[in-house]
Amino acid sequence: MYILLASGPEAGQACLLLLDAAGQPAAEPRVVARPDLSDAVSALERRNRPRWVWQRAQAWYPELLSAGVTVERCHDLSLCQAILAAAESTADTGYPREVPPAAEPFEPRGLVDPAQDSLFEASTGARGAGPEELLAEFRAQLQAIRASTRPARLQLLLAAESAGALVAAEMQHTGVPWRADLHEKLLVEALGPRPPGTQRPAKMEALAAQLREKLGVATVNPDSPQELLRALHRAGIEAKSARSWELQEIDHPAIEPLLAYKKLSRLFSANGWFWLDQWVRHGRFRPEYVVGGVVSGRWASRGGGALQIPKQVRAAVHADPGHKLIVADAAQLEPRVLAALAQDSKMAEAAQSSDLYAGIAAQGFGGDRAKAKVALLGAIYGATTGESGRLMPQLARTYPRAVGLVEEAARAGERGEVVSTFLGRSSPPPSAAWRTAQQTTSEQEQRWADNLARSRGRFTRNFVVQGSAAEWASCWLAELRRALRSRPELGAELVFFLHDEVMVHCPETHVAQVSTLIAEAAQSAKDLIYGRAPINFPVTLAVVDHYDEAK
DNA sequence: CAAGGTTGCGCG
DNA sequence: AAAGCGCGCAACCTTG
Repeated sequence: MYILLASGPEAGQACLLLLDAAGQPAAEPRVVARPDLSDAVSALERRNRPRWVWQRAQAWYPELLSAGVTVERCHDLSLCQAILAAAESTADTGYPREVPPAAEPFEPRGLVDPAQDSLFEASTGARGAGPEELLAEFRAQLQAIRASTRPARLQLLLAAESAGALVAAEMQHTGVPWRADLHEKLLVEALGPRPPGTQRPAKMEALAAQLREKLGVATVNPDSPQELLRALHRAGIEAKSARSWELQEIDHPAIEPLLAYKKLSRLFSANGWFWLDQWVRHGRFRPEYVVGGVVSGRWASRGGGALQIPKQVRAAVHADPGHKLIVADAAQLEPRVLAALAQDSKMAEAAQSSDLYAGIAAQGFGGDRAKAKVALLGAIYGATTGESGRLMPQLARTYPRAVGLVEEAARAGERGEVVSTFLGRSSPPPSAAWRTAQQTTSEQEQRWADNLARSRGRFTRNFVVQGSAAEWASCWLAELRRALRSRPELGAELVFFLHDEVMVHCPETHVAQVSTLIAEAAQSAKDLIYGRAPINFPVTLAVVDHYDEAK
């Protein structure tokens, strides 16, 4: 059973419409005033356990969460539309291939009071279309799934994507436990006391002074690559760029303070006091997650750089008293996904080991784990030069199926074709400019066109692996969420998700039980997607007080 | 001066 | 050590 939730006929109203399994209305629409919505949803959720159909979870769910209401399942029309419109498997179903620009995300940014957030949406009509329009879209989607060449896989993908939308809103609501006091302590240790106004922290200023002295200049702004490069050249240092890893190679007394300055400068500007003021409130960091924000199906985030929390500040991510953080990581996810995709039994055999790279090393690289890792990652990313490129033939001999799969994906991309993940998320087609470039007859332009083609080949090569890994991770997350919902007495909160890693905050006493649920969810995800295929996805667990203890 | 592009660096 | 994929963000810098 479904319930469609849409904007009501007037501002400040919502419309609820009960649908049967075929998407047919099963009752008269019901209009409720906004303040009564959460009670209405809560009652219907208890009674019917429906799948909620809405334009975007992000437009409705935060408000429900603020009122203490959660839902088990949803169908996020926008997210599903984006997948279906691009999917190869729906190409012959008549489902529109274009996503209307109106479906672009709307955006409150930053730390917003939920109450104000709701007002903003109501006043701009960001909740989108009314019930008739959404119902038509929903039926078109059900039809597209039925008529697709892989209905079961597509259905699973859309369910996982929609579940992701629920998890994302819930995690944003819950927030990552963040100790501002620890963060500040760490900043003072690294940078010196918080400087007033726009001044540089003391330790950065001291390093800048050292740099000026060693370069023999009166003034230089190390934050300006141009200015810095000129000053280095004047001091006889032949740097090609201001990048740290290039400067590292240079032997000169100015380099050490410069690299130290850059490190501190990054901390100060990206995760300093200003960041703390802006993003952490009441002991939690509440970033906005953007499900489907990456073409491959990975999540992106908006504001606060949630997916790039540097190791340097992870000590501030700290469990509450009497609690632990369980940091779970899907070990070597992408290579395992590749083995499953390619049904490469030799590689799957290597993946029996909890350390896949060691298994690969034993089979084809004389036990040299580092070599095996570089070779495998090179295959997934499309390395052509360096050690990784040189190891490719060796890898291809040992694993013809796995290497063949990524090679074929690359060739397809170079030809301008679309490729798809296991569950059926398809890559975007090449742009008009790309196709035009491929038709050139000029010798000079041909080299540029070949470059573009190879570049797209690397993209499609990586897309099938990264995207299939992302859908596995979505299923893992969805299964874990379901398990934790069924055991509320454990008091476990899902607080963070990062591509192949989840973080759960829970009472110390329940760590063992929650850990089991995390590992079981990984097994369920594998079963859902790959059935009985002989491949496993082990999870590495770290039970810690603070995030920097993990890994 | 605002908008948009580039550089550099953080994460997987 | 940093080639090959995917991102977000701050600061600098150019352009209109």
